[in-house]
Amino acid sequence: MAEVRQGGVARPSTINDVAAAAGVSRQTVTRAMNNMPGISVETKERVLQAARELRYRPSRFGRGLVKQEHRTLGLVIDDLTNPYYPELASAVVGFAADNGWNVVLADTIHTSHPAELIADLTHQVDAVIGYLGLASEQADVLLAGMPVVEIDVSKEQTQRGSIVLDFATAMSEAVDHLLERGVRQPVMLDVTSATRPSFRARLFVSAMELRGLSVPVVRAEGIGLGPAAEATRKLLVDRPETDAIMAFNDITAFGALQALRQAGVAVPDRVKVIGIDGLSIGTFVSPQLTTLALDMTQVAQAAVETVLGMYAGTLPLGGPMVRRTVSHRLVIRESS
Amino acid sequence: MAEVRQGGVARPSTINDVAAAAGVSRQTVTRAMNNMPGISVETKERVLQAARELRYRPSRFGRGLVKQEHRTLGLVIDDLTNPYYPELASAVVGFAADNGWNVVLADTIHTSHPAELIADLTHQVDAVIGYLGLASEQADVLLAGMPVVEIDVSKEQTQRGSIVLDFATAMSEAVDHLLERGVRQPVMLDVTSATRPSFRARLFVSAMELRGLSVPVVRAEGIGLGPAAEATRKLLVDRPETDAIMAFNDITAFGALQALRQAGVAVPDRVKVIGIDGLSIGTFVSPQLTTLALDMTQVAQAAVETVLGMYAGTLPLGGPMVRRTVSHRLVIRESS
DNA sequence: TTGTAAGCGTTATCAG
DNA sequence: CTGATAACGCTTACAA
Repeated sequence: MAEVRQGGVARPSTINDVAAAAGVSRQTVTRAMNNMPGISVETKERVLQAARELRYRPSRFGRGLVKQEHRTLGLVIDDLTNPYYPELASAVVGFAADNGWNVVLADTIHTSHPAELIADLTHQVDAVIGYLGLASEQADVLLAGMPVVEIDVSKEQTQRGSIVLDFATAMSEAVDHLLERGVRQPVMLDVTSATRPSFRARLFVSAMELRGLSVPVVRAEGIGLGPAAEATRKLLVDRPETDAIMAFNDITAFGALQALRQAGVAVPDRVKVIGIDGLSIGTFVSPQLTTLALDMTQVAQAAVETVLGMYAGTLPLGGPMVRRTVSHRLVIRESS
Repeated sequence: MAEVRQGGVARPSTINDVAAAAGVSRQTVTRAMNNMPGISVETKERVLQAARELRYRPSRFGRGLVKQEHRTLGLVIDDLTNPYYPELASAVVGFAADNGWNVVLADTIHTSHPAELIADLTHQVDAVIGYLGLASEQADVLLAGMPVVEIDVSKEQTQRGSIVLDFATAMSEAVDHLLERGVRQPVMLDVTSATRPSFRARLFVSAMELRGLSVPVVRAEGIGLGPAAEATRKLLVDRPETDAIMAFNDITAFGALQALRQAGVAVPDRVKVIGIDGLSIGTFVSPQLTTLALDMTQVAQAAVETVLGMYAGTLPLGGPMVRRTVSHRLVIRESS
């Protein structure tokens, strides 16, 4: 008998079923299951035997109700398949574990209704960290009252905690770096599907303009490596004089690198390439990628600290106290 | 007032606190919190106001006890930072979500006591999938009675479910492929720290021997890209006649590719390189990596299906019924 | 060594 | 529209 049947419907067996089957009290079952003292060897064996036969597993809800210790954190990301997120997730899981928290991972790529996913998640966890993105606004109600830290918010965020990503300084350094190396014809390789250049593109363009250089913005037809490579090939034809490419992110930069290599264009000698994100796989490619790196450890630590403080009540649920900024920094490797 | 204080110690507020504060019954609080009908607008507002002030959040344990629907899956991996695991995790999260399960992610890299981590996890989840590794044996007791599917088990596994990874066929294809392309002096670039070659190394060597070629096995001093590159540099000195490298995995292969490029050795013209795993970032490098690819989707699907079957009781907790095999396949790209 | 009673926080049912 | 009561599965405290 694998489980208790009642009216033809299977139902997971409970402590009562085991107690009845073994002919003991519930308390004795608890003692047997949890290796507690004050139970005879024979009774224990009999109980465990019954538990096995009934496929009994203590309900974590019953247990959690009486022992208040287990806390779990929800982590919302776009897509684990994008190398950017695992680096964040890894760090978050690490810091959470340090504090005795578990992490449940939800990605929005696998659902057509991100808001629903978030709604569901709020019922399973005690606090949330993540890239809420577009679902953010719809989720306001759901998230109300729960400790939430949102990462990479462009707009001002007062309803909840936030980690603001700032690459202005690093971008400025990158521009200086390129100029020092003699770059005269830089191009921004953007990726956004919107009609208007992305924030980081505008940042690069204006930093260059400040130094007297005007920067054309070319745009990959879609996200990912393939479109970036394609756009780069086109760029080599349209603007053969290009001597530097600032990419939307590291993935885009990998695409550029690939296209340049296939075209036989030397990097960094003839064209310099810089990415944004600081993915560790930037050291896997040749030449290794120069990049505006984000320290994921720092992001994760700030996010976890903040959200746990909010949970503990030492920090408010919103406002300036729960806003932290993490800055990118220029990591010069081989491609520039 | 942020939460209820009693004897100087903060305690999260409960439905009773809110009911008392709002001067209503618990049931009315439930109705307000869950947008249920049968409550006047004024009462509802008063209750929600009290809830906000008390920072009240319904306990998921209390709720889980009464609504039986929420199931969560534990996923145990080594290290999210290793690109192999996110691809698996992503697929697992996807299939789990399809079935209405949440996934809590635990990595063993962040703890010195993997067995403890697994023990803890068993109390939080309803079923487990993962690379249990060395902790596997110690965890036998803890995992007893719980649906568990272990991935990549070399030894026969009868106590629980398992996904066996088989690369014999693909390895054979890879060997044929190399020979067709004229390879005469292949080398196995192994990585294991043990004194004895890894299983995959022995597989490659014996497949080559079957075709009449003897294969030296060189070993990187440690795991990761750096040691692999270092070993490859040494290899180029010690055995300059080498015309193919079969790497322990894709990461190792990236290291080889990097060293070869720095040494000015043409790939695939002078040396061919093949990895194992089929990481999608294999398409990021130039030349793109030929590899013995594992279909993570297939692995994840088999694992999730099996473990959910075990949970539902339609599959046994161990034995041949819950053993599945997934085969690698040769993906020829540019490096061979 | 074992059992009884109470309570954890929530929701469903039914009565008012 | 609101409230009392019972129940979910488990553990702790105490009694036998």
